[in-house]
Amino acid sequence: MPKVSEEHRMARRAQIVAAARTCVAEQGFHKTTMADVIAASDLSAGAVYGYFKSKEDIVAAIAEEALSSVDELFGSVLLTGEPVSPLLVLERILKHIVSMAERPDGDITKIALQAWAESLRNPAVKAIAEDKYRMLRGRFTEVARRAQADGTIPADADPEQVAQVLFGFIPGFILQRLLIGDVTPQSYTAGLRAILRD
Amino acid sequence: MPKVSEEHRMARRAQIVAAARTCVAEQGFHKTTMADVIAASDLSAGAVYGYFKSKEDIVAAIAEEALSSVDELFGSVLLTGEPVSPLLVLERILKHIVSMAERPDGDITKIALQAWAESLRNPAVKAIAEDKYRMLRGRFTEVARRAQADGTIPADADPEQVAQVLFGFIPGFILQRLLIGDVTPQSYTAGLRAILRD
Amino acid sequence: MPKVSEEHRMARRAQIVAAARTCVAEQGFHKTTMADVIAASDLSAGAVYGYFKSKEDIVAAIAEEALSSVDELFGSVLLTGEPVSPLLVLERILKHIVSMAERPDGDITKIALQAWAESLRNPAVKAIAEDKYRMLRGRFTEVARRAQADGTIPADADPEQVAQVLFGFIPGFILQRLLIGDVTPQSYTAGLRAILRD
Amino acid sequence: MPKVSEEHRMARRAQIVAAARTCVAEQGFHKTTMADVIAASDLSAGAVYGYFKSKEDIVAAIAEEALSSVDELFGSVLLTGEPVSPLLVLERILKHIVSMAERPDGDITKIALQAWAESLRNPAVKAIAEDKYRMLRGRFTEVARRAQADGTIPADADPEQVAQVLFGFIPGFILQRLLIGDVTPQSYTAGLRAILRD
DNA sequence: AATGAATGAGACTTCATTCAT
DNA sequence: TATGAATGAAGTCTCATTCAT
Repeated sequence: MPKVSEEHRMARRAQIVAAARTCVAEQGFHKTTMADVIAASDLSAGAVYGYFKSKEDIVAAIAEEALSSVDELFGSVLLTGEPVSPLLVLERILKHIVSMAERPDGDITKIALQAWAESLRNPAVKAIAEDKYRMLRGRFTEVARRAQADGTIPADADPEQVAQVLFGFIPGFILQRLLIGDVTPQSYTAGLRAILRD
Repeated sequence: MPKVSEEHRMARRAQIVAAARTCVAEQGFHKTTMADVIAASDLSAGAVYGYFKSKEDIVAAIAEEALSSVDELFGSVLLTGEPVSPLLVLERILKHIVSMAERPDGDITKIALQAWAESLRNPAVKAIAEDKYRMLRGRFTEVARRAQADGTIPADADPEQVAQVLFGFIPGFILQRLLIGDVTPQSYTAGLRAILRD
Repeated sequence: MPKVSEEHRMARRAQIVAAARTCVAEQGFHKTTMADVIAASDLSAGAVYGYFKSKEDIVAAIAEEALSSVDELFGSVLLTGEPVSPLLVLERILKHIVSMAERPDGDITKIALQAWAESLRNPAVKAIAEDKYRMLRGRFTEVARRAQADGTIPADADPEQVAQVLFGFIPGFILQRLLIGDVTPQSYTAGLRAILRD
Repeated sequence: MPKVSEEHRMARRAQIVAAARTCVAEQGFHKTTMADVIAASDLSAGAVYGYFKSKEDIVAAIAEEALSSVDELFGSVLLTGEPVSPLLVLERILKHIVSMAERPDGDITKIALQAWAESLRNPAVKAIAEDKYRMLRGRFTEVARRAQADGTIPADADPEQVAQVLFGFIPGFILQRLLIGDVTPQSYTAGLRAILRD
């Protein structure tokens, strides 16, 4: 097979990442073997290694994908410069997270949990996680500022510190959903409504 | 073959768990080898296998220890039946978490992250995590009820749902502390103060 | 499909052998991969396999080239039928060897070492080595005969046996030059002068 | 199996080296697989890796053994301080080499050839080879000095240079014996007698 | 004729666990 | 009881070669 198009290469790469994502969501990074990924991707060992030079690289690619995905949450939420209620932002995000988690090709929140653990000993994953989460938290800083503009949040609060807390709701939700299993965007939003200023 | 005392057995067991905890905090469950644990515990392979029948069992023991440890957080907080401010409870807990994380023999919050990931594919760890976290969240239900008693939280709120959110702050804090590294009990408490009803 | 000229084919073949020679001089036969050769030859995998049916064949071609090259040493030495001093022959040969070894496209003495080792388990290379070295040693038989003619060497000696020894100086020189690194044609010739009859 | 004696460990190690030597003499360093060595040593993979941390290490051990073995040649030759004839020394050495080569557990001269080639790209083997051969050549320097003492060799010759040449006979002999196959200590000694001063 | 992506057997190595002493 | 050498299945990755385009 002579030179293939760049799209072809991208498609193959995506095929491998998708296969790996499914495996990792089921078995975790470490119990997922390259043989699993190779079988799931319908490629040969050599082909897979033509796209990723090591398992480590595939892990990093999946982690990046999973950690980045949360960013798409904000796609439409912050478009205009108008004030947005933190409560509303969180509600939308939690719903989006659940819809992503229920996609058929691997629960992305499970991948995120794996990535958190992996980042403790894998500098590449750590760098990705830190980077992505700083960005994401930056969005919440913006939310905090707008909430201060309309008086929902006291004007003298530090928006960075507020963002820490707002951002912190997300792992709290994801974790309980996976480990305990009884939280829903509805229940969580109701709880939030009860404790947050409005 | 002199039968050793029960205390002796317990001490040996603790020695193994401590050794394993240190290893796991540094390298994660999967990169920690039995050889690592054996070396760190100053015992022989045979001896370690006399106390735990498999690596899986050691993992479960460490996970149990780490996930339980959060419970000691509440030690003195809920002793009396008086109302307690959620804000105050959280502040004390965050401080306690940091002090636990800084103990010399392995950051217990890192173990917790490992345990979260592990619980996705290890039913034993999953059962421990679910159990411990349900219990812990139960404490927050109590906090919610007392906060309703003194009017901090609306009387018509579901204390279970409020507990979900209050409990959810903890993983949010732990995760940011490990991945981004800039949150402190002080900054988080300040953020909380800005958004929570008081 | 325009048939390419024979010269074109020969040029391509030479290009491949040259690329492979460079690789092999640096990394040895076994650490040199086909990918290395393909990259160094600026051809495609398919093209290379159009000229050589296997790596084994390329190895044989390089070995042949390297083992034959010593023969050019004698180019001018034995032209006339006159007596030649063994000492002088050896001196010229050693100088020639060094000049070949210092050519930019791969030290041919390193290839020779590789070929010696390879011939122990590769019958094709063995056949080449045996053949070439028998021929080369034949030249020394002629040298021995002429040295007998002028009395440098006793008349009753067996010129074949003398040739064994004369020929044997060459690997001794090459090996010390590569492994120890302190022999030169000058030092070696001086040593020879001290021990050989004259 | 609890702690074993040091002799036991040495014996196991020797068992592995012997197995590897046999394999390498037959197939060369690179075609010899760890599976071959493991099978030939009658141990398990894990056991072999308990004694050598990599194939590279086994290669180095075999190379060291083979390159050192030549040193035993000199065992009795230089005991007294008396003059010794270079011719006689060489004759004894060649005989010894042949007897070593004919030992049943792997022709050590074949290993030496492998080691020569390997030393070109393996710094560990290179270091061993250089070291051993410098030492060995040092013995020939001593031979040269004694030969000068009794007048066999001109007094004004540099014994180091003479040693280069004397030492150089050995690879010449080994190589012809393996590649061409018709040299014997007798034939070589006869050739030497014809060309060396006496 | 030329390309180079794909193949897949097989290489090296690790490591949880056992069991003879 | 305790030891730690030994086991061997299983993991990651390489690379000579092919063949659809």
